[in-house]
Amino acid sequence: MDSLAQTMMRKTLKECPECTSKNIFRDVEKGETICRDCGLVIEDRMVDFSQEWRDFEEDGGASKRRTGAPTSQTQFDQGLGTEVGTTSDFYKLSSDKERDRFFRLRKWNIRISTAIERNLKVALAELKRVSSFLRLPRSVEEEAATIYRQAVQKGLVRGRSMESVIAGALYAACRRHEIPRTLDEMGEASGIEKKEIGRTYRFVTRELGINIKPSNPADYIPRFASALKLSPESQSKAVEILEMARDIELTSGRGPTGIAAAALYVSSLIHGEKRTQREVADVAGVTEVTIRNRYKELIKKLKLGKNVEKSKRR
DNA sequence: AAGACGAAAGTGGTTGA
DNA sequence: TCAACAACTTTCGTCTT
Repeated sequence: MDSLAQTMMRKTLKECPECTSKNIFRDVEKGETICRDCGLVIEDRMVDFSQEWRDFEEDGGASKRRTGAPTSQTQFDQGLGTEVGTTSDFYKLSSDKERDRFFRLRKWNIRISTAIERNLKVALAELKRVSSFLRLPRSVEEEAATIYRQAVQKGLVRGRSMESVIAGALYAACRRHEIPRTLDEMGEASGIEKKEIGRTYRFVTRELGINIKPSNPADYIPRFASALKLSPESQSKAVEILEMARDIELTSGRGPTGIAAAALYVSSLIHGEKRTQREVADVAGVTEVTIRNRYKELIKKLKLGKNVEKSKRR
């Protein structure tokens, strides 16, 4: 089967390949497709199927027909670039005035487009590379491109590598869309150290006045749970735990991934499908120690002790 | 032998004088 | 600008299953 056919298959997927359940949930914003019965994340990147083109044929005819590609932030000139023509056009011009004007425009056009836009061209290619590596939805890619554009205009790239600003912009865009990737994942995809990404991320968002809500630990749950092959029951239990934890302010100030990991660890114990601290720590990108600390707090403050004991005895 | 637990020391970032 | 601080990590020894 060629890859096009495979894509078509995926596009029309109606049942879960794992448990053949038809209970499939698509979250278009997050770009995730999840089986509600076994919790499997079937596709964490999907194509936006929404109709872009309208057909005006019936209500008015060809005069309203649109043409051309959709504009996009990920196109270095948004697909709307101008060309002032070449010297061969020059000979078509009649008066001296027109010739002067022609040269002036052409000179400026070249001057402006070369420096900034050449940079953007390279940068956006890199952005697309990283974003497709992380299988991020289109909407995030667009937002990241916008952020990068603004960063360039404000001269924030100076003194920093282009790649790190890209990574920072993508990280910020992910957070804005509430589909956070960890700094570790971003680092792996971009080849930039996670410290550096964090630094540029903070810098860029501060300078551009982009404000971002602290990320919600629950946003990490589906991905982590899927990586651990946990049942949907455990998954929803983990979310439940997170909600209770948030209500008593256990979550503020802590790293969201650590909390998410601890909640998953606890719920895996409760449902008798235990994962080791090591396993959970690895997928969440935190250490066992952090899980232990969060875990202790959860047990103590939420009085979950009994539940865990019970399932242990079984 | 593997996993869980906890102490101690180190890292990078934030905050407030 | 510096020191105190909180969160998290690394490392390592001990206990438990």
